[in-house]
Amino acid sequence: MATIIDVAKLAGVGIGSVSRVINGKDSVSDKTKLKVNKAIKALNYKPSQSARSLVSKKFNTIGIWGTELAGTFNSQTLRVIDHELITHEKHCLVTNGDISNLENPNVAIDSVNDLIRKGCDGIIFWGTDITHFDIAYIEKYFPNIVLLNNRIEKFDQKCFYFNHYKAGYIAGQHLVDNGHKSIACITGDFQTEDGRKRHEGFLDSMKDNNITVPSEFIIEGDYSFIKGQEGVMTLLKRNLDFTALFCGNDQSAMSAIATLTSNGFNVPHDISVFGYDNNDIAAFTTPPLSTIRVPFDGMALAAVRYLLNTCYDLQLSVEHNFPAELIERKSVRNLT
Amino acid sequence: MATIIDVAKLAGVGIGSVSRVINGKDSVSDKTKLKVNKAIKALNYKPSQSARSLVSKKFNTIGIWGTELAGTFNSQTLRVIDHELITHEKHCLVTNGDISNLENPNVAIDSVNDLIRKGCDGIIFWGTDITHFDIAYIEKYFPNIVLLNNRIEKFDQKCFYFNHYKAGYIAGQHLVDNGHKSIACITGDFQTEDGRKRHEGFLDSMKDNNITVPSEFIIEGDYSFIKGQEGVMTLLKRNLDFTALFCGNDQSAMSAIATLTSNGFNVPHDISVFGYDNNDIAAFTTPPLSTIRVPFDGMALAAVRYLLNTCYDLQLSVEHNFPAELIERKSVRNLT
DNA sequence: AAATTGTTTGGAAGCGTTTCCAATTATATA
DNA sequence: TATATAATTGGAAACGCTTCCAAACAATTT
Repeated sequence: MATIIDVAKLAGVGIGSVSRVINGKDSVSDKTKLKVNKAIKALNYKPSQSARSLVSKKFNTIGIWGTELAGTFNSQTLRVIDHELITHEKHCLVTNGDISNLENPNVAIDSVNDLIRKGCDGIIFWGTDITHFDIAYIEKYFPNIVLLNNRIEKFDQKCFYFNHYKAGYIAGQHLVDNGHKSIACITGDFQTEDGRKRHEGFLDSMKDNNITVPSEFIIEGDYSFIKGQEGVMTLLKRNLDFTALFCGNDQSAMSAIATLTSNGFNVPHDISVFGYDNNDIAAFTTPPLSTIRVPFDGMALAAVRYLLNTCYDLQLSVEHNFPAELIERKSVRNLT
Repeated sequence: MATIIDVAKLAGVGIGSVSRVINGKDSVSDKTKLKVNKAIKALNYKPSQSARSLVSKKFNTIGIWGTELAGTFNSQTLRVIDHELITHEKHCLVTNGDISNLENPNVAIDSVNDLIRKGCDGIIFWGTDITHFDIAYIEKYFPNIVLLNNRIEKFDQKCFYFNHYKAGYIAGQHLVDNGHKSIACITGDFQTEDGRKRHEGFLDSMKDNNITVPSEFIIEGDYSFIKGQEGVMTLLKRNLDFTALFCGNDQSAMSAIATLTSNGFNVPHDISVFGYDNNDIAAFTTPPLSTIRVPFDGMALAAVRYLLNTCYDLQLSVEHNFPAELIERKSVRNLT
């Protein structure tokens, strides 16, 4: 591997000059620029990132911390992030914040510290699996962070999130608009804020329409396929009379449809189902799922860009507003 | 940030000793070990990776190169890889080998070189989107590689793949065993080897059962939801008489079911559908999908471990054999 | 007690950069 | 032409580690 010294020798200049043309910052005469570039090409020279980082304290790397890596439907987000980073010649260091290790209550912070130590200029916290407390702690000594799909008021500028309350409200209203009055729920994960918010919004839309949702109509879910299935089974066993089912996400909606169907109910004729997320599967369930579109890609892009701006003094445009959108397909029957 | 010198001073020892206790290689007396560890804790000292890498030429990082990052259903694989790396205190540098840039025919190699330059000790090539030619070229100057879900005979040891031919054969045989004689296909992506292999295996199973599959029964797909839908529409328009549909993966099978259903066909009563992959969605389609289980997790784990062994002289056990498994659910009707 | 062997230790050298400063060269001005 | 000013240049110092070697110390043998 050629070093900067080899290049300097071959070009017949000092190492300072080589460094200058590489980084294109200080002034260099065209003559030396030419000589150096020629030598660089001849030797196929590439600067060592380690040496660079050692002195400049810049790593050209952004870390991604998130348990959502574990989810089945999130790789598109990762792709968006990675693509934007590559565009700006940065790299992408990933860690799945596996916080399930109960022996060590500091796993989250430890794994973030690992990321920092390894060398990244900023970190994207993806998802709500890290506590506000931990974030605040980390932010103190490592302020270049951004929260994706999470919100902490204190750091509002650094948060890129979606108004789940409003979206939940829209979902509920849509069901009411279609004449549904008896609605069951398989909620999102109440452990997560967005799971709670969308449910709250939904409930408030019911209230505003003078519809009560008895607690036995509500099953607490966790976004998984299996919970959608179990939830429907529980609902069915309870022998409740409902015409629509609002699910916390598309996965549980999908398995809810499958379970309803295999138990002899036609969706949407007997029971309507409404999802949440509008991920890839939603258009291809049987029947195609009506849902709320969450602009994950746009949020991810905005988050990286914000971080890029703060880490590398760039001026990329950053969106901060991500409106909810109703996607109507075939899983909701109009009763009116 | 505390450096090794600070630690040495506080502990009242030389920097050599500090380095020795950190790395635990050479002999150090228990007394100094104690003093040093105390100082490390007191200063919350963590060695700089850049400085370390600069001298040791080790990065404690594994790169992942793959367009499959783009897929919707692969984050579980990434999670498996990351988890194993963390277990061994390594990091995970990800790049989505976006090879669609036609202006630069070397994008693949360039992005791999970026990864190497950034500093990783080994690279996992995930998927078949890199050419054998490029791999061979890279392997010459960077031999610490592993191929996941891809096979190049020359580097068989470094490849962790699945026998798609055999699996395709099993799929076909299963359909025949259930009395199907007229079978249509929405294949996988013929651009990829595994797409071709599974189709070949399927075709051979037909041949061995003296069943001919006319070419108009075969739609070339690309693993996407949308192709599953389009494929079914094309098949339907052709007014063909088939009792079963073999799909190149679960996604296209899922959308095929949806499209069939919305066109008035009952699955499996009128038409049986068989998938491939057994990913998360398969159990929750309507009806639940019979499919081939591909042990992605096991393959990923084996691949990282092999790489870990070669990069860091470890002795982790590495599986090399990944058998196909038939998963029967409800999407295939028995005609006999 | 002296000599031999083995263990532990401190710190200089080196890894490949960037950054700085003093020195040199080019350009503009009087 | 001489002088002042600006642009360019070379290379030493520093970044924070690992590795090596010679020195110091401890344990064992004669």
